[in-house]
Amino acid sequence: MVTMADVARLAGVSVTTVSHVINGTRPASERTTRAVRAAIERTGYSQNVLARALARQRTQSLGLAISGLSNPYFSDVIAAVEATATNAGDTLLLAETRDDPEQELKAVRALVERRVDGLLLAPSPGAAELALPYLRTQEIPVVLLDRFADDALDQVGSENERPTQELVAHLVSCGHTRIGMVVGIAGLSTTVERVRGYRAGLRAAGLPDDGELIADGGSHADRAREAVDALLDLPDPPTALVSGNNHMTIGVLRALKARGLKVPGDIALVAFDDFEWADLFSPRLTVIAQPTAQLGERAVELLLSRLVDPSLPPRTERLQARFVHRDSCGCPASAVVLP
Amino acid sequence: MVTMADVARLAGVSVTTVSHVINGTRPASERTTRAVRAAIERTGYSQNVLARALARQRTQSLGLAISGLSNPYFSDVIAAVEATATNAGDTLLLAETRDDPEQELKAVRALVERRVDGLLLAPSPGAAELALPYLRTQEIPVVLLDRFADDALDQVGSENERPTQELVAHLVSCGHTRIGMVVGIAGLSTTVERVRGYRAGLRAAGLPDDGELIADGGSHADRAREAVDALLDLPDPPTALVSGNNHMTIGVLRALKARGLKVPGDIALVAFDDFEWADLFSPRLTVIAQPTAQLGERAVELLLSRLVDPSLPPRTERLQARFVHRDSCGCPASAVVLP
DNA sequence: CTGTTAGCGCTTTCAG
DNA sequence: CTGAAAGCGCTAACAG
Repeated sequence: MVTMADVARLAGVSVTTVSHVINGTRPASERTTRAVRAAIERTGYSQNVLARALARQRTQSLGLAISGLSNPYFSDVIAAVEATATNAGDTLLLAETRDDPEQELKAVRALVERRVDGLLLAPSPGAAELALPYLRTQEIPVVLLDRFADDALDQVGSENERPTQELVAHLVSCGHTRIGMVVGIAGLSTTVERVRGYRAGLRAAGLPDDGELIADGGSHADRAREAVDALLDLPDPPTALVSGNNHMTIGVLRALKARGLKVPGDIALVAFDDFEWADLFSPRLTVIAQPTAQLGERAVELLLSRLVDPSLPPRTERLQARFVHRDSCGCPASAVVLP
Repeated sequence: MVTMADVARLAGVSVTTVSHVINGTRPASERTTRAVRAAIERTGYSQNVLARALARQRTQSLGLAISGLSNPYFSDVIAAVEATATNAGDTLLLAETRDDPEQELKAVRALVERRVDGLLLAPSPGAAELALPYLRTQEIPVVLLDRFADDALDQVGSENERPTQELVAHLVSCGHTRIGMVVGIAGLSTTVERVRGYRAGLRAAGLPDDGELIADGGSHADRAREAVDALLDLPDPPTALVSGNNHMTIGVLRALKARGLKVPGDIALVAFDDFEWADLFSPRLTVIAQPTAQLGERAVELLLSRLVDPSLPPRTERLQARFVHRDSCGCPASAVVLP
């Protein structure tokens, strides 16, 4: 590998000068500048950002610890985070948490060890036990993403309770009284809030809210499938289902398909999370669409602002989710489209 | 930030010893080991891998430059790459190319500057002009992924020509004689090979192979949509369509929907790339499914083996793709399922 | 406008 | 079984 010293030698200047012309940190004569650039060109010199970071005490990089390279919802968030970070001149380092506390700790640790200037984290259910305590021992700016887990930190997520309640209200307005819900990983704030919205929806409609029709889908397609099976095996099964997120929606559909149940003909379905292609295939899903891009963007903004001023008070932000009315709820075509 | 020196002081040993017990690079007495561990615990010490990498001349990290945090096909590949790398004790650094030569150069450069030990690249159409020449000036092991672009490098991708021909043959066997194709980014090896397969399919069926029914979808949903519009506006439009990849399939469907055309009733459709949910919604797409996980895994394996032995001759590997027969081709239920 | 020099935090001979 | 010391490649006073 060619180093700055090589370039300096070839350009007939000091490494200091080379460093300064590369970084534009101090004026240099036209002549030297040209000589340095030429030397860089000729040698194919490529700056070692590790050495640079070591000397500078900052890496110009941000870390994102999240579950779900496989989750289209998070893919959108990640893309937005990446774009916003790049735009601010920072590199994004990605680490997979698999929504598992141990793995999450590893991911977060890897990022800290790489000395990212700041960290974005979509906390797993067990974050309060491992990752978060660890982060408290490291003086590094952190913002929580998607899920809320610590009021002492900056957090961004979308509205969960009200939209879920809206979903239920919609099913009720279509005449349903037995409404089941497949819920995500226990302990996640998103799960908790969506369940709360579901129950509020039932109560608002004067329906029993005894949790009988709640099944744990663990935020996972396969588990959601089993959850639906359990629900449908009930003596008095639900006639409508609310799916807690996109992964589980797939599982729910698999379960229904296996039983030969048509949506919405035999059973109604509404879900949290939209799909890019939701309009194109049938059943066309009625969903709550989260502001994914906005979420990623906002999270980075919060982080960057804290990097500038670490003394800022912790901020918690909620972003609006959107009700998208399609066919899977089984409403007559003329059904109300909620705001 | 607490450093090794802090830990050493607190443990009453030298930094050398601390380094060795952390890395297990040389035996230490039970007593010292314990003291060091305790000191680490108490200080919340977190190793600075940048400094470590600088001293060691290797980062224990692999870089992946690819387009498409938004592409589910690549998401799978990325997940597999990540898993395989992690498994081998390496961290994965991700960079987005957007399939744009300039951006790709930046991505690759960023990775090299971070001194990744090896690099995986899904080359953009213009890679031969920018990224690849740049990489040749840097002595770093590279393996190409998904697309082929340089025989002098290791490359892994899936079979494209034969499967596409198979897709066409299938449509022919369903009785179609006007078969159009929406093709991906010009210049990509995958595009070239799939077009070749399409043409071979036509010729094998004794159909005209004048390229009249080929439309450029640029590997992008919106452009694919326009491409389909152009095709359908032809005096003698196709009765069946082949979509060159998953993004474009979405665009194709949008175009058909806008015209009120049903698949497969009004027009048949087959595509390259499977979708996780393809079985659950209608139309159920007949597709070629690529071995995504295998592809990512194999690419990392090639890279790791080259890291161990840089003198290995360049290898090019093709992975088998799978024909998945569903409904969108419009065959009678009893249709042949190709092997 | 440019160069000397002392680190940044870690690894690794070499010596004990 | 342990430590001193010389770098790894870069930045940033400080001095000129």
